[in-house]
Amino acid sequence: MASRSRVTIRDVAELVGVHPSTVSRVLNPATRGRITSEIVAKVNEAAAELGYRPNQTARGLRTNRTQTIGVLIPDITNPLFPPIIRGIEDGLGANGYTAILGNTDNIAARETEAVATMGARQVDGLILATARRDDPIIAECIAEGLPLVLVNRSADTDGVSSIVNDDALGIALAVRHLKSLGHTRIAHIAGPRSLSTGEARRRSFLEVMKSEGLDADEALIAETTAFSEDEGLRACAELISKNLKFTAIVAANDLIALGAYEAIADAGLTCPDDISVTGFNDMPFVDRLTPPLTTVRIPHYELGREAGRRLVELIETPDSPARATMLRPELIVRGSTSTV
Amino acid sequence: MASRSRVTIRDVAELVGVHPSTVSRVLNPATRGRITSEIVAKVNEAAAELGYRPNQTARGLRTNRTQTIGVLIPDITNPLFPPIIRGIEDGLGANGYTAILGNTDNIAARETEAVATMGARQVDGLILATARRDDPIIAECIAEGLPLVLVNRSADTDGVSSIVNDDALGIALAVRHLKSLGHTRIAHIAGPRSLSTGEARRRSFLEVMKSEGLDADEALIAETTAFSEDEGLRACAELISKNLKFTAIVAANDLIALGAYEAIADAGLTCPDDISVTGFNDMPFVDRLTPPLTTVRIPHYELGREAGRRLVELIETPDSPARATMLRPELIVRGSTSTV
DNA sequence: ACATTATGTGCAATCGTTTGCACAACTGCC
DNA sequence: GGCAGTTGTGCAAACGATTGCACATAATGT
Repeated sequence: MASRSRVTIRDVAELVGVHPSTVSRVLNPATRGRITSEIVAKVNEAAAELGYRPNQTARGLRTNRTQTIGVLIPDITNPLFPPIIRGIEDGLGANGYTAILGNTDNIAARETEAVATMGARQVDGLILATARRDDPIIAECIAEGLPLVLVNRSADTDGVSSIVNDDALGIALAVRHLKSLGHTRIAHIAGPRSLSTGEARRRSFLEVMKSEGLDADEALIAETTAFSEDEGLRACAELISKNLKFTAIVAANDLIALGAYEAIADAGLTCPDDISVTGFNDMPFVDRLTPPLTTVRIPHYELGREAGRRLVELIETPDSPARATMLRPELIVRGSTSTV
Repeated sequence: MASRSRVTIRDVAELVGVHPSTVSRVLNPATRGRITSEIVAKVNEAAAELGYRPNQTARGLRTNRTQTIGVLIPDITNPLFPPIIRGIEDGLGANGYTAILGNTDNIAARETEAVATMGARQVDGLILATARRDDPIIAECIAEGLPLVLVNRSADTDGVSSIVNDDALGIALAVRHLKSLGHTRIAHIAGPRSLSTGEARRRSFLEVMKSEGLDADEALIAETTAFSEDEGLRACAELISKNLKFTAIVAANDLIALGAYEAIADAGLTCPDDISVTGFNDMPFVDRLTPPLTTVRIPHYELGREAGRRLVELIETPDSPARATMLRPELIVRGSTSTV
């Protein structure tokens, strides 16, 4: 029906007067060397003249490689993910791969469903930004031999490549910053322990507090069930109500920090005068809050780009070993932290 | 190599003892009715048992329909777009289509390149969130008979389906709100006139001012070259420097409004006491600014979802007529506007 | 009861590429 | 000048699904 993609390799072959396979070889950089340069020139010319565009679908059927990869994210609407996705696409695009997205909303059923449709589309690999610490998808991919890269969150399984932020360093930067401002009793509002980021930041917090010689008191850690503003509000209110005499809060991410802002205001206190707060992520616009949020900036775009590149590497050299890579975050000091 | 997708329609056929074409017919809802229900049951059972998943690539080659559509956006990192994309995916997904994304950064060359790779991937249709008012891509798609839907921005060309916000209504809501607060001299910081949104909001502003009996003074309109904070700052500073005695600003979008906040502060004035400001878009977190931004909320998710549905409709019933749809925005009143 | 139509399934071609194999033609060597 | 080895190209079979056509068999009508 549509007139698009009308011109095939056969048309080019006929125009030049060679066999379709010859055209195919010319068009494939790997086999081009085997063809007389005169013919190569003619074929290229004819292809350009006819406006030939290889049909990826046909190629995919024959080669069993679609040059397409699947990306699973919880929700593109979460401002954390767009830069990661952009990075992934840029990391892939340079190599001729494209991504198809699946939003899972952190629902296991939607996740398996997304993996299924991606399987039907014959993706060459998968990038998961959704991994729970023990995620059945991971084992499944390994079993099927499907190249896999985890980004943003890692998993407990080893033997799988991942690109994550150095959360221990991030927490250390935040704690040391607060220490340098004179804080000694510092609370932590932790993320869900079922996610690698929640668990890692929590663990790092205790370690750093200890190594910096501060009160590493478990009572100063509040737990949440989600990285959300609501949970941050709830957990922070709880912390305040316990009257534990802390002067600063290290929040496991920015949304939780936002919740903390509210809880602090609700308690009639002010940030940073009564309580300093640090976030994690450096989401868009947290510099415009009052007070502007001091936070740990994660190199999201770079995480994504590395993940894209790593996956291509994994696809093209299948025996390359799994590596866990950490990228260094950076502390962005703004107005939500001050001397005690 | 990979063990995935090993099981083909042929395997299912052998297990049941029928011809592959029969299996194909069973699996296709449209032809299922032609097969004895007993065989249908057996085939379904065998398919489930073997874990059969149709190979989209092969199907696509034969049918020339990939169930894939291309989505062109300027930049996924712009918080405007994620909800649109999410809407598109939800609108498509219900019909078995998936989207591949292309970021164009508003660069024409990247745009044509993205269209080319999507062409190679045999997309069944295209959704453009990038359209300039006269965009060569549009004519190209029409010429190729490629189903096309414009979302968010429309174009001057007619005969093409589009789903956009009712900008005239949005501007009217903002102006009437300001009027009701007693403002009579209202300025407008317009967006680029090369984009349908910039032009439409500008035009609407003048019309509404006139119809509301307010000063429709062209001098009160400042022009920008981009929907950005920097441009908003620049244009607003210019406006203030001209000493035109206005008491409110209708900004063409939230980023421009943010720039206006800065310019107002730079001039030693305060918002809303000296100048009220309204935005457009209701981006995430503008409710957390000081002052929280009064703005026009565009139903981005719904725009996307409609666009997805419309495109599916266009693909599946090719002679369906082009329609331009407008969705109604809503005024969100917050702290950046007050009585004069 | 026989001709006719409807119904269900098999056959085989096809979509556009890629690629192992075969085989000419050419090269170089002694 | 014959033989082995290159080199460049053609041939044809895939990849996995869909679908027009043919053809049995069953159902229907008179």
